[in-house]
Amino acid sequence: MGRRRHGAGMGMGPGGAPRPRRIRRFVEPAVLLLLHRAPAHGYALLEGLRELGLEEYPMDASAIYRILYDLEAQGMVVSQASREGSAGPPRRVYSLTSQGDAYLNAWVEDLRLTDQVLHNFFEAYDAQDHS
Amino acid sequence: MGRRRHGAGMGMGPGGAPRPRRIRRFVEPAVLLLLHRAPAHGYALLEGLRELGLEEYPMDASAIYRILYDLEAQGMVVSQASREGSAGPPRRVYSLTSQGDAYLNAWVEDLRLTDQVLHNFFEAYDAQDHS
DNA sequence: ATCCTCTATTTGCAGATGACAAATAGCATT
DNA sequence: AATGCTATTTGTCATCTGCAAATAGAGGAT
Repeated sequence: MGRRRHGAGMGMGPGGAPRPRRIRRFVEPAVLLLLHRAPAHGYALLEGLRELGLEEYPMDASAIYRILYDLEAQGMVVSQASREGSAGPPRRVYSLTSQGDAYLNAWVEDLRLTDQVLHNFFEAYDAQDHS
Repeated sequence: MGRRRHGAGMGMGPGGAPRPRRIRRFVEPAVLLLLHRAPAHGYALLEGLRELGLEEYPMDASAIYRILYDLEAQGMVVSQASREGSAGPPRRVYSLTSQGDAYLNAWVEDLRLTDQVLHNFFEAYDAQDHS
């Protein structure tokens, strides 16, 4: 039987160089954390994420709005339309529910495990010779 | 215009509890690291990953074999069939190429950045009150 | 008034990824 | 020949991601 596969595989950088990458769904906990501080609308969160140290992270407005939408569907946040001092379409201001707060905590626990796994990896890597 | 979305969103745990998760494509660098140590076949890598501290990581044999296949297509590894002392179908033993070695290094650099982002996040989280 | 620009949000889509299930394959026992 | 173990391969589906573009409202310029 031949050896075939189903997708193209690994992401490619501009020059065709393979480009390794990142934590999954990381914007979600980041958004939760920002909302834990204070209610905010999507665009503000987009900026807040940069300040959180995610400048290097690939950031897409649509990702944030979709995450917000999903979080609301899950009851993690609630939103209300707002007409305050905005230029542009009506904003929607989101705030964290207590469920969302618990979810943030769960995320943090999970991320600490992830961090541990990462460090195991670094340790193993550093123990190797790279002459 | 209505507010709709394209997928269902966030992964769910068994009990329906939202389940946050992990680093993307992390098995790839782990496999590269193992191959940096010594050539191996898929099944052996599967076990090697556990020892690397990925027990908690969701691990699926198919993921590994597909990653191996992709890596080979990219020239990161080369393989040869082997008939040695195996019970079961013919094994394929993979070894790292110099390109693959460079790729591993790129992965590590990227993961260190990821680690940094993670720590920024923890810091911000811990600075918050969770009374 | 019309056009442009800036702020914001929403939508569409294609390719990538991950989780799970099951098929396949060969050897050794029973 | 049936069962069990080691190993590899394939299929499928539900998401997830990145990118592009459509939509929307307010203010300012021509």
